[in-house]
Amino acid sequence: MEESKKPLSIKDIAAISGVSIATVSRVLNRKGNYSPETEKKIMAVVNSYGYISNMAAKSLREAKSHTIGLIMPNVNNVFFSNLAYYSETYLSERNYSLFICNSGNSGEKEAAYFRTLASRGVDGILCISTLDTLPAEILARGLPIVCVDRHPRASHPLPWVGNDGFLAGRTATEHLLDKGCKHILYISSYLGNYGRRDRMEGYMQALKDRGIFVDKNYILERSGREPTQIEVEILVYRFLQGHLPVDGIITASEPAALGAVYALNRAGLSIPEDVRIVGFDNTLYSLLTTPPLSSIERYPQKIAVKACEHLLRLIDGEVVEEMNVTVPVNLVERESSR
Amino acid sequence: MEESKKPLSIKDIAAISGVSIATVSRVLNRKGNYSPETEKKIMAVVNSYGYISNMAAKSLREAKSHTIGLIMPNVNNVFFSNLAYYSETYLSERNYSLFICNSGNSGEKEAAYFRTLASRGVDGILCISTLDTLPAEILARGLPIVCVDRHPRASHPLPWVGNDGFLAGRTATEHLLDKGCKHILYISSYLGNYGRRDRMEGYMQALKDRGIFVDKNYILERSGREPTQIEVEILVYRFLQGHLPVDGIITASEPAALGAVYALNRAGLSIPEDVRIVGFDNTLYSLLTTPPLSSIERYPQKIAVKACEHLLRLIDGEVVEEMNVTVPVNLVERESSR
DNA sequence: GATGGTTTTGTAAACGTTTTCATTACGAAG
DNA sequence: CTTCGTAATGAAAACGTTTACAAAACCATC
Repeated sequence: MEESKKPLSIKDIAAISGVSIATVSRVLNRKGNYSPETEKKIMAVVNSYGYISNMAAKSLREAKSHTIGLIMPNVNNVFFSNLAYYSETYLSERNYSLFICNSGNSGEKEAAYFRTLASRGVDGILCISTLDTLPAEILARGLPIVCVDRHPRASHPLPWVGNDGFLAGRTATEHLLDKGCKHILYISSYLGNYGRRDRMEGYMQALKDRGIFVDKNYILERSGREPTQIEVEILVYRFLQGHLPVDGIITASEPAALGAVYALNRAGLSIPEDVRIVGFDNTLYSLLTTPPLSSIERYPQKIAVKACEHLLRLIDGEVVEEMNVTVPVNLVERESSR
Repeated sequence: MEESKKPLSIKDIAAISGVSIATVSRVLNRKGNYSPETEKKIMAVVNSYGYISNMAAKSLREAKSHTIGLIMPNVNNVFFSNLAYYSETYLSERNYSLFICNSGNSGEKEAAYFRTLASRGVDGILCISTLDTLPAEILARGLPIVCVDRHPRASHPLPWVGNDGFLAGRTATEHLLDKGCKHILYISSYLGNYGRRDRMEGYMQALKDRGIFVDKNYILERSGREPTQIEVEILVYRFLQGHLPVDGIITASEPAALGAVYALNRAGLSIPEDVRIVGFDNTLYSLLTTPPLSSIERYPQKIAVKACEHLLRLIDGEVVEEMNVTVPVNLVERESSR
């Protein structure tokens, strides 16, 4: 078996190079106040012995971990994994590591992760929260937090970066209305405890603006118990069997849109002739279906970068003027709604 | 602005409950040797003040961080994000956190992440490596490492969990041969420095077994500079313009398969009549194309679980008998190769 | 009411850093 | 040869834990 040697400490380096630990620390952190010769001597030892610093000790002493926590529902979702990827890219360029936590849309898991992150002493948290309100003991710590995409309530309002859900919902709806749709089915994403319904309100407003009655039967809510795609397929198929007229569908994500496409295919309805569809997220998936899907592009990279920028500023103690940053959305029109 | 209060330490808890820090520590860690009353008293204080332990101090003292590092190319790739997701799920149930690092297939980034992980004192590393050989100073630490999917060389052989690439390549090829294909194009994934070519060898072996000459012109290698899908589309389209006969294509991942599908569509060739396709990974994407794609299922969940099991055993100091675990693959036959 | 065992508690060292403060070394200026 | 200022170095405390060891408290037995 491997003999797991004890790693060298700064003390060992000091002993080997015949110098005090203070000096070694100064050299390693480029703090100045040492002669070029000592620097050379110490760095030679450091390199030849492959010294690697101990972050735990560093964090303990400095009360700073150079780590950001990201709480999100699921890396498997393309929109979220994009957020994670672009956040990590941005942060690692600025010498921060990203600690990714999958809450799986479970409030308990999320709360547990908040504690874990606090325990690890992260310098700040990005959260795509499932929770209605964040845990009090976390907020009490005064830890910088930036909410992304979803916006939970808190005693002190938290900064937020995301899309204008209301506008996005309205845009999608108006697009279908412009194409002549009269009976538009709205399929909501699973929201858990999380109560905001911006997109849905955008949908309803668009209908009202054109004097169309908002029929609650046309709003389908996911339970979140099944994988998105499957659940939506079932929901839509059942709806179609009810024989209410439909000529347009709005779905909350790519997997949801796919579920809808399948259900329509099964029911022998053609897209866009019988039913037009608009989805969200505009990922690679959108291009794959037959016909390709119209989709609301949400620019995850922009969201990630804005959120990270904001968080790092908070961490640096800057007073950030704007609490909320809204990243615009853009309707990408394809065959499914022509 | 938020007043960022200093979090309570075990010392504060001790002072408030009128007891020594040793006792508090014992209670918090359920080490026994304390009266039920003290426990109750201390836990009351802990809960009402919302005490959260300081992992940095704990790690420093215990030389154990309860964290596993995962080095992978990219969370955005569905196969990899599945590995990450299932690993996290498995590990968090066993009280380990997972630190996810995206190397982006860059050897330098990967080496840097190895140092970061060592510095953070992770208890073990799962790696889907881009590197040909792992950094010596990391190996010298005797840190438990399990390789996943890809298998870099090392002075001491490292345990590995993944699919039998050779078998997978051969299976895909034989399937196409069985369907009557004579001219099979093989599109390799981007391998970077990383030299192993198991799948390709499986492809070549299958051809040889049937007495078919292996024409190197039929092996296309990605440069890795463009996004997979786009690069493969270009590669295949160019190949088609060369007017060499093709009636089968094997691609290394879903995005690659999609690129191939697009190129064939553009060239006016139909699937499976003119060209049959088999891809890898069998993700949601496979079902979306027209026609749906045959694909080699690789069971990422099984791989993740096996790798984590193995790693945790190593961490617990167990001597693990089998170095390598091979997770079988399975050809899922769909329209694209009928 | 001493003796001894067990249970419960406390003291202090250690983990690997950074940083304050004091000290030494080194020239230059008087 | 002092004196002084600056540059380079070192000693030691602190960060929040865990744990070995010592001490105290309790209880039963003689």
